[in-house]
Amino acid sequence: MGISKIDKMHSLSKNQQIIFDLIDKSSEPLKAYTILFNVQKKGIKAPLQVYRALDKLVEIGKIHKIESRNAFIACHNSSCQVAKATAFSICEICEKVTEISSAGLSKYLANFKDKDGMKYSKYNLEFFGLCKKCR
Amino acid sequence: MGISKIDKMHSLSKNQQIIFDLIDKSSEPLKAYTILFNVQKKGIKAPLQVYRALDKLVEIGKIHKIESRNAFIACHNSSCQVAKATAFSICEICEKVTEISSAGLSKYLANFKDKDGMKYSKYNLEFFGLCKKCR
DNA sequence: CTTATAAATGTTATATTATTACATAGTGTT
DNA sequence: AACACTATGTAATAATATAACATTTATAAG
Ligand SMILES: [Zn+2]
Ligand SMILES: [Zn+2]
Ligand SMILES: [Zn+2]
Ligand SMILES: [Zn+2]
Repeated sequence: MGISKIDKMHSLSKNQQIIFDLIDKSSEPLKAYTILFNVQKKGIKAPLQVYRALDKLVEIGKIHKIESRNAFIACHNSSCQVAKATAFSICEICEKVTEISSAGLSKYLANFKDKDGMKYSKYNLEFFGLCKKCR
Repeated sequence: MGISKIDKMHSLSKNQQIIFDLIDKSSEPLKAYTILFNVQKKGIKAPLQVYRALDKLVEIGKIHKIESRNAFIACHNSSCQVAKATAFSICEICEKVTEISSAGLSKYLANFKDKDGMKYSKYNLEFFGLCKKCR
């Protein structure tokens, strides 16, 4: 009873798993060098090891990069497995980041046509405001 | 016949003007150190001088930062004077960036409510795809 | 099992992007 | 003049990310 193709597609390498676990259990977005510091005890010693794992995890949709913060959070939206269409809200006071999972929003953006009639399946949207706690 | 308040609000300091002019006449987004290199002949010698001018220009809406590229473009959308609600399309091949000016889109996003009913007047949206030339 | 291929890792050095800290100078207002 | 505010100059350093090269591990095919 081996590993099925589907399982394998989602299986992570050692470094990827270590870094994903750290991000996934974090309550806030983590920066690359914060990650590095926290996984050094597990044998990951160099920035490049972190960045390579991050690149892969982003590529397969397990995590997303918050571009305006240079930080990474785990995806908690199963429909993001393809990972190319993301939306977040960011609190400007406490920096809490929440992934937005709105069928209406993703449908609107996926169907949006620019003035040349071009549609885009990939996008990243970051909303800024105050979270419940901070307002 | 002095400078009116409105004029003054929009008047740029020396460094701000030099850097805005460079960005404004560029056909592509410029990075901070590219800007630095190009304004050294005008006496701007240090990164901080560039970053300070960029911060101010972003704040007053004369330029926008393309977060996924760490680069800056001039605003060509007069309604962005307040500069907090921006949308761009980015070509993944040639890196051409175009500011999107769509009343429908900005209205949709400004009125979007997250699952807590929260609305956001500030946002940044980056669409990724292929420009006309590259597809 | 062997060979080939692709993916991941380890390591060092370096490039790129951005900020801290402190001193000085200009601008507008009262 | 006195004050507040904005902008500038300069040096040092912090934070973020990649290049280059050697090696190892996983996967697939023959
Ligand atoms: Zn997601
Ligand atoms: Zn908050
Ligand atoms: Zn604009
Ligand atoms: Zn293009």
